Amino acid sequence: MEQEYSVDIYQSSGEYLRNVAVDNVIFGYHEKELKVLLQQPYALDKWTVTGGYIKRTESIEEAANRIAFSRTGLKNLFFQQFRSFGNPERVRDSKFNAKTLTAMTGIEIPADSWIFEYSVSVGFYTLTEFSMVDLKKGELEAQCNWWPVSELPPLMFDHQYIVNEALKALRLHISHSPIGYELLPEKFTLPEIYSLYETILDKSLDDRNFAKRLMATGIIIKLNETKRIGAHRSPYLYKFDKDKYEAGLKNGVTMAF
Amino acid sequence: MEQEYSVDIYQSSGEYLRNVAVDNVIFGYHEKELKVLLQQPYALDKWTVTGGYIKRTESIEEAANRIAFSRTGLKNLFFQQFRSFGNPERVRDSKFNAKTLTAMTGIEIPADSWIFEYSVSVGFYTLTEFSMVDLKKGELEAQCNWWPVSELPPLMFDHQYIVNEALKALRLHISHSPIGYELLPEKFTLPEIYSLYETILDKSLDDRNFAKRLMATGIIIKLNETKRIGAHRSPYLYKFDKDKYEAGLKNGVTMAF
DNA sequence: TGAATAGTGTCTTTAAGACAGTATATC
DNA sequence: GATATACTGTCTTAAAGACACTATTCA
Repeated sequence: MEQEYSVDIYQSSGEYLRNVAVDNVIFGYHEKELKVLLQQPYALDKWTVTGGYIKRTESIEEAANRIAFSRTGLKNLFFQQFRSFGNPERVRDSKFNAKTLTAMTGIEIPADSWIFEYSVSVGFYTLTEFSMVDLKKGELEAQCNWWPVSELPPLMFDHQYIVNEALKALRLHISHSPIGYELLPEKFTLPEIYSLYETILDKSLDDRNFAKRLMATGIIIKLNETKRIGAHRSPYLYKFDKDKYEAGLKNGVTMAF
Repeated sequence: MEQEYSVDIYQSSGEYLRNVAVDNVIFGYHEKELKVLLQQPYALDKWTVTGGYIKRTESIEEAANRIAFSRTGLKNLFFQQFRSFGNPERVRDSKFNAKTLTAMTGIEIPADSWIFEYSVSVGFYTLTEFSMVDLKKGELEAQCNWWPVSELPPLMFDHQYIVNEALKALRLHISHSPIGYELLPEKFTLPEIYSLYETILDKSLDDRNFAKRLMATGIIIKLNETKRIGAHRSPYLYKFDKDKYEAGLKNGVTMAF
């Protein structure tokens, strides 16, 4: 589980690297909805993306995974570094100061704590199926919730910009790389994966061309089973061809939209 | 000019952010050659890419520019963030320790200086015309030179990997974005820009298809002048259409190779 | 048999890729 | 006119995009 930050991070050295952090934009997909996991720290009315400091013993990728695990309880999620953010203005907020934080949290935070210094943030995004997630909030957070990407609450610092950049990167990414392994059940239907792509890209696609191109990549295999969906024709089930999927992750795949 | 690091960086706080740095892979092009600017710090037989710490008052982009300027004397070069690097192993090297450095540089460096801690590095690459550059080495460097990308000397830490990643990003980039404004004279010939692309991509292209596609983007304009090149047919001169070039930078351009 | 969803094929348009002969400058 | 380089056009192939009808399930 997550280490407790409260003692360590307010000291000038310790377990964590200073002036650098990871922000992991955790996207959750479920039934045609794309959401982002956001937290609301105590004492702040604004929300933040899921971030944290980096231990001196871990890589930035390990930090991003640890941070995602601490909220979702899930490991081996699909994640991707997209870009880093750093400028002296990025952590400015009227309520982000020692006095307010100390009053609200009850933890004694010195005014010259390095957490008020400017940090460079390395941005990652992570994808998960949000109905599988049992959310856990951090020790300094009042709330932790999924928000539809199109209706985000007011975000702290430059976090709205970070979410926008993560979304751009995700949308660019799915045209060059397979996606969905962590987001769909082991056996899924064409309409299900089709909806996943439409939802992430936030635009409607031609179902015939979509199926044609997806099959052309070879990453999915049609099974000899169908799924009952009520008073309608039963769709066939498919599964990912894990080898071709992995190869696609490595070498890229063409699915331009 | 470059601030002197020597006093500041060995102290526990000061002008620079801790545990985070910028590495700027500076590529130089000239007459069908692509080179990388590398430095050799005193006391180390290995070479490094051009990097440095980030001031508390500047953005990471400003730091990358300042660092490029300090070596090349040039501003407004084309530069691009590509990815960040961070793991506890990345700054391990047998000669990178206080004792060796103090002995070689004459500057007293405490063994517990934070520069020996692991830093996250934000990677940028920059493009320039290397014949225009009057190289200036940093205060802690024995040498500073251009190296052909295909024949690099032994590099420090993970810098070989960083150069490889920068090259990959650059090559990917030039298929989606115009390039060359900072690398070619104001008026250039088709064979010149053709060579630039061949050199950066390190593969031969079809000259007919190349010209066709480049003209189709609209970013260059044919002039009514030719260039004398000796006992051969005189090639026409072209210039960039700055508006279309800028638009291409913003919205992307298709020049798949 | 009606309502809802699944599934599939063809034609057109556009871009990529392969390929070779003519034009011009100088000696 | 010999040599070296510049310049350009057509055909083939592959991918993208537009588009509409038939099939299945079950109430």
